[in-house]
Amino acid sequence: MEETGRTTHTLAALMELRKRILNGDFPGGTRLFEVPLAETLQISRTPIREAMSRLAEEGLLDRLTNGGFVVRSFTLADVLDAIELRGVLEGTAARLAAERSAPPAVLERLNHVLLQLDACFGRDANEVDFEAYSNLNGQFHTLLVTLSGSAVLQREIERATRLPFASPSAFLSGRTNIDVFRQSLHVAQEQHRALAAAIASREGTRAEFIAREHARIARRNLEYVMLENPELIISVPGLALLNS
Amino acid sequence: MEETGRTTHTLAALMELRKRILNGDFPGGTRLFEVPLAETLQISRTPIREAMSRLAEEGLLDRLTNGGFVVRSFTLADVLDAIELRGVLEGTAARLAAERSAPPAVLERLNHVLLQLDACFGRDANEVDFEAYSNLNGQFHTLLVTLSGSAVLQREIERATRLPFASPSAFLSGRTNIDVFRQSLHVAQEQHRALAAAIASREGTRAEFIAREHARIARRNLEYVMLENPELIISVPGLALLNS
DNA sequence: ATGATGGATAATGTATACATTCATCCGGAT
DNA sequence: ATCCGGATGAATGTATACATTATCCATCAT
Repeated sequence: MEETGRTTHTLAALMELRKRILNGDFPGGTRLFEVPLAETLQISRTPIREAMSRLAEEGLLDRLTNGGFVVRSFTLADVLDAIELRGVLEGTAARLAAERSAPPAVLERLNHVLLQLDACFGRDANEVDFEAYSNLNGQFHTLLVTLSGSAVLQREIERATRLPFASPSAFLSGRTNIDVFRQSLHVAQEQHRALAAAIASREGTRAEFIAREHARIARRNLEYVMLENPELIISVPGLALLNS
Repeated sequence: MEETGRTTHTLAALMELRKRILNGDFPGGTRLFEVPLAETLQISRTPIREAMSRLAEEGLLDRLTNGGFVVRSFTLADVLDAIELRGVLEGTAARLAAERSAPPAVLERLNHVLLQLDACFGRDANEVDFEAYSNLNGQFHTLLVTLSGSAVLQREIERATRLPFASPSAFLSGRTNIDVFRQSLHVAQEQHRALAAAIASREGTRAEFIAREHARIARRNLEYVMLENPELIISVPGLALLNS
C-alpha cells in the first residue's frame, strides 16, 4: 500500500470522517454506509467500521439497533444543554479542587497561566491577543480539571468537551475574532481569577458556581450567533451539525 | 455456523466478555489479546474486536495507544468519584426538571412510583420487599432523568451509570439483601419523596442537592462494605474489578 | 559492561470472499 | 382488493489470509 503520511488507514478514516461530519457534509440523521465510504476513501470496509465505531464513542455517530451508524443530530436545545453540562462538570472539578487540598505546585501553574492571560489584553479595551488567549484558556481549563484530582471526572469532562461546540474554546477560534466575543473575554478572565481565588481559599461552593456561570458565556455567545448573526454559524467549530 | 441462541457473534462476545470482566476474571490492567479470546470463545477475531470496541465505549476497557485493549482498573477513590459524579448528574436532572416545567403526566407517574415504593415497606421497620423496591427504584431514577427533558443529559447519565457500581441500584441486588442496606431504604425513600416535592414546587436548588445527597447513600454503603464487611465485595455488582 | 542493532515473534491492521439478515416489492391465492 | 410469502437486493456480520508494526532478546561493537 501507499504511504498516507505515516499513519494507519483507521486513523486516516477517523480524521477524514470527523472532518466531514463537523464540516456539515453529512446532515444530522444521515446514515453512513460502509461500502460507499470505503470506495470514496479508497480503503476497505474494515478500517471504516473501526473509525465509525470510534466516532460513536466520541458522540458524533449513533449506532442503529440492527447495525450501521447515523450522524448524530443536534438541536439548538441539545447544544445549550451540552454547554450547561460542561458547566456542571467543570463546576464539580472546581469544587473538588477546593474541597480536597489541591497540590500547591499545580495551583502555582494555574496562577502563572492567569498572569499570562492578563498579558493578552492591551491598554485599549478592544485590543486582545485572541490567538494567545485561546491557547492559554485551554491550558487554564485543563489545569482546573487536573486540580480536581479525579481521574473519573477528568475522563468524563474530556468526553463531554469532545463535541466541539461544548469545548471551552468553541468561540475562541481564529475564525470568530469578533467584537462581541472579544469583549466577553474581560468578563471571562475576571471569572478565571475569581475561580482560582476560590479554589485557593477552599471555597468549594463559590468555585463551583463561578465555573457554571463561566460556561454560560458560551451560551450567551451561541445565542448571539443564532439570533443576531446566523451567518457566523459556519465559523464556530461544530455548529455546522446543528439541524433544523 | 451453529445457532448460538439467535444473536450475532459480536453480541455474544460482548456479553460474555462483559460478564467475565465484571466477575473479576480479568483483573484491572489485564491486556486482552484478540487471538486467545477468539480461540476461547470459538469465533473469529472480527467480532472480538467489535465487542472490545463497544466495551471501551462502556468504559470497561481502555484503548492502548498502539492498538489493543486493557481492562480498566478502578481504585476505591475512582468508585467513590463515580458515585459522586452520578449524584452531580442526577442532581442536575432534578434541577432542570424543577426549573423547566416538568410535564404533569410524568410527574404523576413519578408520584405513582413513589406510592408503590411506600408499599414495599411492611409494618415492621425491618420488613421490606427488597426485590420490588429495587425494581421501582430503577423506575424512579429513570423517570427523574426523563423529567429533566434533556436528551443530552439523559445520554450522559445512562453512560455514567453503565458502570455497575455507579448505578442507582448497585447495592440493591438480591445478593445484597443485608440489614444495613435494608435500613438505608427508609432514608432513601424519604429523599425520593422530598425530591418529587421539590421538583413539583419548582425548587431547583433543593432538588439538586437532595439528589446529590441521595447518591451518597451508595457511598456510605460502599464504605461499609470496604471497612466492615469486605467479604461482601463479590456480592456487589462490579466491585470485583476494584483493584489494589 | 553497555549500548546499539537486527532479526524473530507475536500482536494488531487490512483486504476480501462469503454468510447472513432485513427490508422491499412483486405475484399469486383467497 | 388484500394479505401472505417468497424472491431479490443491499446492507452488515464473519472468517481468514496476508501485511504491517511493535516488542523483546540475542548479539555484536565499542
